[in-house]
Amino acid sequence: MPELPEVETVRRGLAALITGAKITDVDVPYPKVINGDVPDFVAQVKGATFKHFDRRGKYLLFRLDNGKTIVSHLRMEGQYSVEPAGADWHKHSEIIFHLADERTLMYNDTRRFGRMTIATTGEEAKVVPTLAKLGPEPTEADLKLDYMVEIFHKSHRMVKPFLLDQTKIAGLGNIYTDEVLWQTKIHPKTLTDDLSEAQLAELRENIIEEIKKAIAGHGTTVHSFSNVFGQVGQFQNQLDVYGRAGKPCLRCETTLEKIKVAQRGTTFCPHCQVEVR
DNA sequence: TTTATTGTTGAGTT
DNA sequence: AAACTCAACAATAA
Repeated sequence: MPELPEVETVRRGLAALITGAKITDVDVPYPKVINGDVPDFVAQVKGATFKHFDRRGKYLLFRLDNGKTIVSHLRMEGQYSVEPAGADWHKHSEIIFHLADERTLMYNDTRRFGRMTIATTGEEAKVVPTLAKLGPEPTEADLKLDYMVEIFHKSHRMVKPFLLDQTKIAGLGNIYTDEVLWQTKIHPKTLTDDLSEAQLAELRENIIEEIKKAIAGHGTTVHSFSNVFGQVGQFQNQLDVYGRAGKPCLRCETTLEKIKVAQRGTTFCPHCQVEVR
């Protein structure tokens, strides 16, 4: 599942491979992948060149040289690949960008959840309102401790769904949320206003570090993630809790449990992560 | 055959 | 207003 580190890995791959490439034509075998009018999307994109690649939270932003931006969200299993001339479409190719140098940029999504929207650069939030509501990026520079304390203490929700809320902090998903809660020894059902400033400071550090390390490891491949080169990530080898239910906690040997918290599968250590109330 | 899974949005309820 | 639950989306695997 692409979370922020996986999306960032894709962004870097696309930037390395197709910056400066011109789009000569577009095929859309699965029209639902486009939000809005498909012929309009094709018309706005055809003839343009990929200038650079940005990311905000889990959204990719393809900057074109004609003042337009393609906003792309991979959702569950969306993947990009850059193929040499003459390559066949994949079984689940939703959209194919033909490039002037005969290569193709394919977007493949076995679950067909991912969506793409064309926007005017700088006005993306007009067509993708969520972009304007995203919380800060989980970085040292953007995620201030004062902000953390403020939003956690004025809210009265369970910490797990709170961390998944993209309007609070952008980019965390189920995997990294379970990891940082385990690292910080916080039970996923703990209420946000029950966390001390010291716990929030530690949680913040762990979030920033975890995301940084996952990006350095080119993301986590659990089900199907791969970068534009078709390579899997490395970070799944560094996961401490996600996917390890029934196995011993790496700190205390207690068997890790999997429970539902706000309808989301959640793995945690019942000994290290003590429920408070 | 049913259920769980995953990110996000939206509807509806407390 | 805030927070909760549930459904929907689509495909796959157990």
